[in-house]
Amino acid sequence: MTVNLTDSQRAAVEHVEGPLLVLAGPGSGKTRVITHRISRLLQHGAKPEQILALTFTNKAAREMSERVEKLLGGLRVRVSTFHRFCSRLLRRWPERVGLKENFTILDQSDQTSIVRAILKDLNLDPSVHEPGRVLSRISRARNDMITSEQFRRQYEQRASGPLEAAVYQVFPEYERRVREQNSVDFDDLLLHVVTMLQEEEELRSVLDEQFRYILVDEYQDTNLAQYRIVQAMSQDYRNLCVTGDPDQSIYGWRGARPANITAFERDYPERQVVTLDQNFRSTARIVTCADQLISFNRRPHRGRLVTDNPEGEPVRLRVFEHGDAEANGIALEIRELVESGQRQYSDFAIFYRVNALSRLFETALSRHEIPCQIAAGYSFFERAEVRDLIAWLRLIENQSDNAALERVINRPARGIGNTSMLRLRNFADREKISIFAAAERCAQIPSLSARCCKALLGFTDLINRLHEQSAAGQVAPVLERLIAEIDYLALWREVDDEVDVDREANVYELVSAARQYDSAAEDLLIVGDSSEYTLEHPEKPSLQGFLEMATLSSEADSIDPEKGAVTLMTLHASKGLEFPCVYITGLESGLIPHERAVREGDPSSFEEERRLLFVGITRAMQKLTLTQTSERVFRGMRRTTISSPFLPEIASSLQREFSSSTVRAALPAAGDQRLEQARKRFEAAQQNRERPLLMTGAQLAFQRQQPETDVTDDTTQTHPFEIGMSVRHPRYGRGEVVEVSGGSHRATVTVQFENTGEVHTFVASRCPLQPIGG
DNA sequence: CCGACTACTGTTTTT
DNA sequence: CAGTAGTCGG
Repeated sequence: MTVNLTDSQRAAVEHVEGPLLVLAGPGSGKTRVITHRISRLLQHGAKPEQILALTFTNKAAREMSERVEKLLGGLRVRVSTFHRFCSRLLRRWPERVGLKENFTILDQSDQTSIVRAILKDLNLDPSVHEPGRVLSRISRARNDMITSEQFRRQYEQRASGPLEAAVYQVFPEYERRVREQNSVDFDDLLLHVVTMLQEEEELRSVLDEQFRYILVDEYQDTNLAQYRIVQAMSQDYRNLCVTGDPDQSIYGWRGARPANITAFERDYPERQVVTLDQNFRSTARIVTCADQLISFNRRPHRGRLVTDNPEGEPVRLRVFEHGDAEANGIALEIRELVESGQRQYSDFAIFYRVNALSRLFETALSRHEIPCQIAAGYSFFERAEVRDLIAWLRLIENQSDNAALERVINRPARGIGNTSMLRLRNFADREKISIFAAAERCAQIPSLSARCCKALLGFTDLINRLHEQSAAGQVAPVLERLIAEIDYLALWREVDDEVDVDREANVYELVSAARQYDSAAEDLLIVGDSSEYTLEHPEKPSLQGFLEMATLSSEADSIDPEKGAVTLMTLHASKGLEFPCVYITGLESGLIPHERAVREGDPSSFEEERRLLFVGITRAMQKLTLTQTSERVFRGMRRTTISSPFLPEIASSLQREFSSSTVRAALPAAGDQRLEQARKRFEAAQQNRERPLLMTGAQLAFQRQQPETDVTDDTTQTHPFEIGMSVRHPRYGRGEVVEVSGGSHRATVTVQFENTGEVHTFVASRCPLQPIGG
C-alpha cells in the first residue's frame, strides 16, 4: 500500500503515536499522506470514532472524507470543519455556555443589522462608523480572543482612532444582544467551545479521550480560538497531527496565525517533524516560477521547491487592452483548445483577486457558449429569497431570534411598519422579553393600532403553528406550508402577474434541499455508545440540523471538478485545488497585490498578497497563464493600470505575449511626449474642476512628479493623499499628511503643518481629479 | 404605512 | 455600475 510513497511521505504515514508536524509544500501529496496515515492508524488498532480530522472549509472536509472512505472501503471517520464541529458540540451541551438547545446561527447580514441597531441606540452616526467595519473590527478582536472588557482597557490605555471609539462601545452590547436572543455568530461557535473546554474539565478530558487521534489540516490558517480548541483536546492523548504550509497562509486578515506552527513545536517538544517539499503536481517551469516568487518574501518558509516533473510549456504572461478583451481572449483560447480536441472544459480554471471580476469572465464564457461553474460570493443560501425563508425557519425554531424576526415580520408586507416596530421593540426592552413575545402580548401596548395588533397576532399565530409542526422533525412540510400560507411566491410576482422565474426556482430549490435533507439526515450519523458524553447521539432530521447546514455551507463547496465546465473562482477559494490549465487574471497593481494591502503599508500584508499569488500559481498542473490589462473599469470609472510589482520578480520564468493591438501598460519614460499632453490635460482639468475622462499612464507619471499638492478647506483630493505625503495649504503652509480616512468620493485628511506644528483636519468633497491608484 | 424615486457611496479575500 | 439609505407623495 505504501509502495508509491517517498521517504518523507512514508515517515509521515508510519508515524502513529505522538505529535506530528507535517510541513507540506504545494502539490507534495499531503492529502494522500493524511488518508494513508488514517488507514495506518486503523491498522494499528485505532477505532474510527477515535479519529477526528478538522479542516477549514467544507470543500476540504468533503474531499478528505471521500478519499478516506474510498481508501478504507466505506469506513467512515469524523471529518468536519472547525465551525461545524463546534456547532455540534454546542448543540450537545448548550447549557454549559448558557445557550438553549434551539439556538440559531446568525449570518453576516444579521450581525451587521445588530451592529447598525446598536449604533443607532448609541446615537453614533452609521455613516461615520460604518457597521460593517465596526463588525469586522469586533470579529478580529474576538478571533484574537480579546474580550470586550480587554478591548475597552486597551482602548483607554492608548488613544485610538474614531473607529476604535465606536467599537469599544458597541462591542459589549453586541455580545449581550446576540446572547439575549439565544443565538451565536460564526466566531461564537468557536469561542463558546473554548470557554466550555476551559471551564468544564470533565468534559474536556472526555473529549480528549474520545478523540485520541486528531488531525488538523491547513494549520497555518487556524486562529487563536481554533488553536486553543485543538490544544485542549490533545492534552492526555497527544496524538495530534497538524499539516500546514506557512507559505500558503492567506487568511491573516481573518485572524489566522501561521505562528501556531511554531507554537506547535513549542507545545509538543516531543513532536516529530516531516517536511514534504517535492512537488508532484506541476511542471518544472511552474514550480520554478512559484519558487522564484516566494523567495522574495522576507522569510520564505521552505527550502527550494523541487520536482522531478518534466519542464513543460513556458509560463505565459498575456497582456490585453482591457478587461473585456482579457475575458474574451481567455474564452477564445479555451474554446480553441477544446474544439481542437486537446483539452476538455473541466481542465480549465480562471482565478481572480476580487469577486467583482467574475462577471466579466462569466459573460465572456457564455458568449462563447462555454459551460462554467462559479464559486462566487453569492451563494445559494445568500440570495434574498432564500435568506428570507431561512430567517422564517430560524424564527420557527427559536422565537427569541430577534434578527430573524426583524427580517421577516413585514415580508410580505402585512402592515407592520417602522413606527409599530419601534413601539414593539420598546415594549420588549422594558419587559425584558423577545420581540416575538412582545408581539404576542401586543394587546398590552396601547399605542399600537388595532389593525396592527391583529396583524401581529396573525404573525405569531402562524409561527406558533409552524413551530408545533416542526416538532415532528421533517423540514420540507414546514417549509412548504410556510410558503403556501404567506403566499411567498406572490412577493416576487410582477405587476403583470409574471413570476420572477429565477427567484421562484430558488425557492423550489430550497424546498428540494429540505426534502433531500429530510431523507438523508438519518443515515448521516454514526451511532456511538449512549453514555452521557457521547457526541454522536442518533439524531432525527430536525429543523436545527437543516439550519446548520444552510448556514455553515457555501456555494464554493459545490464546485465539482468533474462537471465538464470551466471553473471560476477567487484566488482564495482556489487553495487546495488543482487544475491542468490555470489562468490568473488581473496581474495589476491594486488588484494583485490588492490596493488595500498596499495602502496598509504593512510589509506582512504585502507578503500575504505574494503568498496568494503563490497559491494561485501552484494550482496549475500543466499550463499556466498570467494575464494583465492596460486599463480597467472599476466602480464605473476607467483607469489605466500599472503592472503588478510581482511580475518583475518572476520575469525570467515568464514568456510575454502581447495581443496585437495592445499598448504596453507601463509608465511612460521621462521625455515621452505623452507626458507633455498629460500635463496639459491635467492642468486644464484642474482649472475647470473637471475630471479628465481617462487617466493615462502619462498622467499617472505626471502626478507622481508632483510631490506637493495644494490643500484647501473645501477642496481636497481623495485618493492621492497618502500618509507621509507633503502638501501645501494656502493659509498654513507646508505640512505632512498624518491620517487619511474615507472612501473614493469623500475623505478626511489630517495634516500636520511644519511652521506651527498644528494639526488640522480637512473634509474633502468630490475631487475634481481622478484618484490615482496605489 | 407603503412603495417609488433620488442621491450617494463603495469594493478583498470567507467560516 | 449597482446596492442602499433616505426622502417624498399617495
